[in-house]
Amino acid sequence: MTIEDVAREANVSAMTVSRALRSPEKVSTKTREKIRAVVDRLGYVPDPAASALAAGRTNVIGVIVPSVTNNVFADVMLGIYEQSEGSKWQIQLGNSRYSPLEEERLVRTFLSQKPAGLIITGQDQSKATADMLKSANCRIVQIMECGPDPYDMMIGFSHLDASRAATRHLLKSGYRNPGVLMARLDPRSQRRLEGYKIEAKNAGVYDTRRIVTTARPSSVTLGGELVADLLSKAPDTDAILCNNDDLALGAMFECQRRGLAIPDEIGICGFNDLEMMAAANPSITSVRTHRLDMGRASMKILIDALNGKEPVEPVQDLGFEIMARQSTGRKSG
Amino acid sequence: MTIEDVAREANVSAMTVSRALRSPEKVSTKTREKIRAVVDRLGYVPDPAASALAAGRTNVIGVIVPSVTNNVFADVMLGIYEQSEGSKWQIQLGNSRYSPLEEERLVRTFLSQKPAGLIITGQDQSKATADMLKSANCRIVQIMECGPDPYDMMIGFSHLDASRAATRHLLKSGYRNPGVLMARLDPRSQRRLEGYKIEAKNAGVYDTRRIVTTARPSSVTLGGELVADLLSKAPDTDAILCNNDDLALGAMFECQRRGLAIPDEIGICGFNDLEMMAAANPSITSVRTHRLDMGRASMKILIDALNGKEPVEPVQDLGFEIMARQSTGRKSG
DNA sequence: CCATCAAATGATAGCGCTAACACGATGATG
DNA sequence: CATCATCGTGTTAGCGCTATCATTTGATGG
Repeated sequence: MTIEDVAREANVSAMTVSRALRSPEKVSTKTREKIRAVVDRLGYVPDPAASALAAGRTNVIGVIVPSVTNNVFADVMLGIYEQSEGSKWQIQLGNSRYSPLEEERLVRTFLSQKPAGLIITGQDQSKATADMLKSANCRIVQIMECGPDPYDMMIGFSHLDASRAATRHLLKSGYRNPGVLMARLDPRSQRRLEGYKIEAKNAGVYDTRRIVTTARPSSVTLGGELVADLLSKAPDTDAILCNNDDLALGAMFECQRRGLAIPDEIGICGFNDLEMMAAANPSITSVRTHRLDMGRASMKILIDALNGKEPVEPVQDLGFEIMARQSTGRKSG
Repeated sequence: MTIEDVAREANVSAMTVSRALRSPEKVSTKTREKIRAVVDRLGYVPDPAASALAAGRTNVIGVIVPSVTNNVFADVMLGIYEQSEGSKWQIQLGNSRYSPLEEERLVRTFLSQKPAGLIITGQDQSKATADMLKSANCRIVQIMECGPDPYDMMIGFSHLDASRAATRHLLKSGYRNPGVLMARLDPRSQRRLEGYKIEAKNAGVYDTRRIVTTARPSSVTLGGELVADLLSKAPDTDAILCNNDDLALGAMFECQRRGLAIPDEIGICGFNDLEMMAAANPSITSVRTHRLDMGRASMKILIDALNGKEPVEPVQDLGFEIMARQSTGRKSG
């Protein structure tokens, strides 16, 4: 079942069939409809490999994320998929598993497929990856972060500012000795830790005993373990800034098991504002990040660029929002 | 940068370069090494489109799941990715968003790319999809379920048996009036509901007031809402079987807000045993499903089949496990 | 009625690779 | 030493499509 079969059946040349499918406006209405009918009847589907080889490009948009299990990226992916719906663009997902080397391999593989565009997470690629991306013959969107010197386009927010705001929120809520829990030391986590440190120093409450980090991937269970660690090192800690919501939930459970009253004895703040944070008991304060929007916006700006609509602003900061809830609602300052 | 460039540089024919890369054993060690060196030096990467067109097949394995945001499938995906690591097989992910029509479209698109294999979720495809799969020229693995008449291979477990076991666990733990919460009425949820009904009838406690369902996608918040609904309709309910862990967590929070003692006044059981269930306070009973293993096993059986190693048993039931925890640990029977 | 021009369609070539076969070199066998 | 299998490599053709240019068609106005 090739384009020739369709052409023969419709009494036109293969080229006309190709045009009828790729750029219908170049074919007369009558011919177009005749071809459409034959295509439907025969169930013809063009061979993408032949198309890619002949045209020298594809409709593939590669998406590279560091994790497929992490809820954060799941939401971003959802936004990307949503926005691509109904378009001709095909999404190809790559999972770099937080490894710059794996990311490099993925970029190489993806680029060999002559993609129309690439969506890639963050701005901390290896030198080799960066070189490939800079000289790549396709549009590129970096997501999840905002910063200078994008390869091409960039959609994200400032992790530093977000965690500074969260730390300030704890301090404003009357907590004097906030600690921080951090797992999976990826570049974005590091920036968030940095934000905490800046504000802790500003407030004169910086204390390394209250900084608990681990390279292990985060989980609810780990949140409990890290709280235990934090409280044994610094028992006077009265608030916990968690690097993400899983840790925050685990921290909450552990505090409850220890009989610590939330928010009066100890405050808890998460990061990302996953759906469960509002439903928890007590509800948990978190920094809302616009994950779905980042996904949608990155796909939108990319598709627009591919359609020749250059973005007015190639770097977009989608910001964040402190969702203050019961877990940091201390009665007295 | 084509295979010809490499061939010229290495003083061999293009065909020998192709062989050196695809099936190194057919080329002498000396030639192979010479070619490898040139390939590395020039950074040559074969054009997959040309390769696919010439060979009539690809190294692509298509994976179709109903959701990319659901933790359950995220874990399965992780297993699939893990198992494919270091192999020549490329994974292409498709998201059917629980829509049989979207699934059909995806299968059509994927098959047009002449994939080596396809991993597809469940056994409830549309007639058209089923026809395509049956006549497809590639290996197929169905995942997440076990049943008769696989297209080819199948890796999963019985949702019916799992929810029957969970219901029996509640009854054995001394709960007399178990209710059930169910969101997103996909085929697997339906089978789980069926399991509850069978055991409720067996025990003579079947009561439609205690069956609360909605087509909305599940969430922690929704778990709370459904509990509220259940308790208003049937206040004497003393245990809640939740269709998944998000609902269970939300149900727990809502019960806590209402001051209902868990597990003494009310028991809670989830489904899937996500990591957070063990870390919750109280820890929540759940049905552990072997999601990572399903992912790994499906990719393994597929790769083996592609390598000519036919599976001894094309249908594998990986089972499940009742993880009894505090939330159903009623003191008195 | 024909020249003019744009729109529609067709013919040709080739994208980069690999299947299939051809061929020569090597070594084993009787 | 002739014969034959085996191994390593090269030659040829073509996968199914689209870019490019050539040609035809049809509409328009003088």
